[in-house]
Amino acid sequence: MKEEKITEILKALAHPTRLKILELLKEGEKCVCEMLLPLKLHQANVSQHLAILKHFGVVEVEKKGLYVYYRLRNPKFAEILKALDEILIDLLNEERKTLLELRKAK
Amino acid sequence: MKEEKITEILKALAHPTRLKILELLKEGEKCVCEMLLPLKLHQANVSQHLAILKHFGVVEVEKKGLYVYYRLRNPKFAEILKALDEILIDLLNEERKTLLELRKAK
DNA sequence: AAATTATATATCAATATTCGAATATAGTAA
DNA sequence: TTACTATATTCGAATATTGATATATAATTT
Repeated sequence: MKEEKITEILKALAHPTRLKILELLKEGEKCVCEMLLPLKLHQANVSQHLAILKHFGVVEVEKKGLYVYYRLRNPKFAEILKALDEILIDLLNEERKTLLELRKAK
Repeated sequence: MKEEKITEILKALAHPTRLKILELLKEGEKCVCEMLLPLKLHQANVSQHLAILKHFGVVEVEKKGLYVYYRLRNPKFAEILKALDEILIDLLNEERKTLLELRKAK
């Protein structure tokens, strides 16, 4: 069923570390060692998250010598991240607006 | 942190039942009783899922007499669902292509 | 071949999510 | 008020996800 597949993809995205990884990959492909500093996490943990993203088709992998490069498998993932950012901004704006109206109505 | 908020939204989306609910709401607002038949689930369970979607800002609610109407809070959620559908289609096409190439290379 | 470097995997305890069952609430009708 | 209908909430057991630790693999350099 379509919903089950999409659920798997969404679960793959739904983790702070994995979102940060995808933000990094939006700029272009990166090897694991390049992600360690910005993520400030143990290498094993980063590899665990990358394995999940790979397993559910979010990223693809290319080995070059000792390094393993990851990149987004579909540019539409970047669009989804952008839409989510915008939704967050909209939510904050609505909250701000509601607060102002409450104050005016006092 | 931004990633934590987006993770919460993604977790709210990441469930087959909740995706089906959002597909229904893409057509327009619906009361709970209108969703029961297409979802084929117990009312209590549907309400649980709706509570999660509401809590994380995915849907909004309007009570009209005895009925409670739900609708998408932001049309960008519909865009995200559409992008996910397209990603699924792309994945299936790539798989098909890889299979064909494997067969040709035998 | 041994040492080094980059990356991956297995295990496990802590934590989170799930659904069903039972119960509660709230509006409407009799 | 009582009965009825639509919806929400609470609880608990089953299951899934998490991060840390330890270990494994694989390419490169010495």
